[in-house]
Amino acid sequence: MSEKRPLIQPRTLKGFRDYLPTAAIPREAMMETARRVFRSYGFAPIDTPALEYEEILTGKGGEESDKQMFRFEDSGGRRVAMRFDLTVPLARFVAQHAGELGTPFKRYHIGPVWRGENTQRGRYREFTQCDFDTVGTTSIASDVETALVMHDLLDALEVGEFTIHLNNRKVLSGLLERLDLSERSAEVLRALDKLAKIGPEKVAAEMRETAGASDDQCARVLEFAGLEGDTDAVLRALAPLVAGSEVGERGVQELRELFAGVAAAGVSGSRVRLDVAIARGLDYYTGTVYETFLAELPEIGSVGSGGRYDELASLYTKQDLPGVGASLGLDRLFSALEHLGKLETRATTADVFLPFFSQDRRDDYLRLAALLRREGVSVEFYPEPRKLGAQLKYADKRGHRVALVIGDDEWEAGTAQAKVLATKDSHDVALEPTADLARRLRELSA
RNA sequence: GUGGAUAUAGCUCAGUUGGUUAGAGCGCCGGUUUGUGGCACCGGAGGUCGGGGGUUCAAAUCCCCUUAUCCACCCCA
Repeated sequence: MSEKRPLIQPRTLKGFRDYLPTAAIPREAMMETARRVFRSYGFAPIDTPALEYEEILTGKGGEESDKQMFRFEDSGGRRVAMRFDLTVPLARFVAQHAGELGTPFKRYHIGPVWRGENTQRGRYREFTQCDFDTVGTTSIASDVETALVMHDLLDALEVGEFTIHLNNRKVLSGLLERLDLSERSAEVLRALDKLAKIGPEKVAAEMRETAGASDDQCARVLEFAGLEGDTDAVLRALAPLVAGSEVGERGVQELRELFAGVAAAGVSGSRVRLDVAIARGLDYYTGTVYETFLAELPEIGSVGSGGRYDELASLYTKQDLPGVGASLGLDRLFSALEHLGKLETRATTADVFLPFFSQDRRDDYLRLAALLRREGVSVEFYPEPRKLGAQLKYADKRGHRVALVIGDDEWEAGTAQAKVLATKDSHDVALEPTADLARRLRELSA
């Protein structure tokens, strides 16, 4: 025991974090909210392994994601990789289980993903995504629902004002087709994605450099990207720019239907915006694309995004499995809310605190706590008979709502003092019947 | 991955041109009649100055390496 050995320095890997109760409690609450919203649309939960065969994951999201993927050989000599997102594993999943699932298939999946990139606020190497997707239909109704879910989610999470930016890859394709830039679409879109951040001149410069675009082509792309204002007006302005391109015209039509559907479902026009400049980095999107920004902290980046990918599962199956979905970046959103002071931090999960006061009554306390839990009240019983003041201080620090103070006198009388910690108000309550006591405690905890 | 900044008690920070046992505030623990918390007073614990190496009689202070965090680029949730 007294032998001295060198201590190992406790530390965590770059981009990986511990969650203390004050962070883990609100984080779990966010996940519960997300589950509730997903389920309200009929999405069902699934889970998949963190580790996949390397060939399943690589080459799906473009060069950049391959570079950032954690890859290695397992002890059985298999080339493996940790999932980079939840969408590619979904594609594998539906290709593998299509027969048992049936379509359309709606699933949600909450879990960690790993990306070996450099860290910053809201950018980690291990972070949790809340994904929801609809597979097996090309109906625009599912594109609409995807926007609605994202909307309901952020609304339920009480993040303040936000805007869901919508666009359609087909419109971009149509434009590039008209401009003879289809061959370099990836480069053009990557440059275009930065418009809001670096401005038109630099975007043009990058397009000239990486995509070999001419001045005229740059001007046309920027004119297109500069379209702003009322959704209907932008859609009208868009039409002539893609006229003659079959994909482009279809893209504009899809956008029309998308906005009509979202409006029909009652979403405020201020929360959705047609933003023709968003292109999304991931290579697999083929239709609608989504990006969500917080009004109070846009610089942290998109807190939720996604899109339609009609070809993704085709890498694993000959079956036609188009899909559309999006992902809420839980940790980035969490980081934003923390930064904005919008997180409620409590270090306890129990509403009611039961001080251990009368030393000889331990079993009575234990029995009462058990009865209350059976009535659905969360109760923490302090394990040591310390001074009442110290116990109340503990309860106050942790954030319990109500302290149920019972000393010798109360045990004799069959009553207790229910003390609301926040206001210091005491209420006399009867210990029996337990159901009534539980109801009273619930009222006081609210 | 590239460039820059930072790294001292649980937290926020001080530590003068390298020099005796490294400080403060807050927090934490205990006490001020073992029946009532956020105030006050008293006392206490807690740091090999991110880690490793080097220069020096002497380093938290200078040099090198390393790890992490933040910022920009890149990319994205």
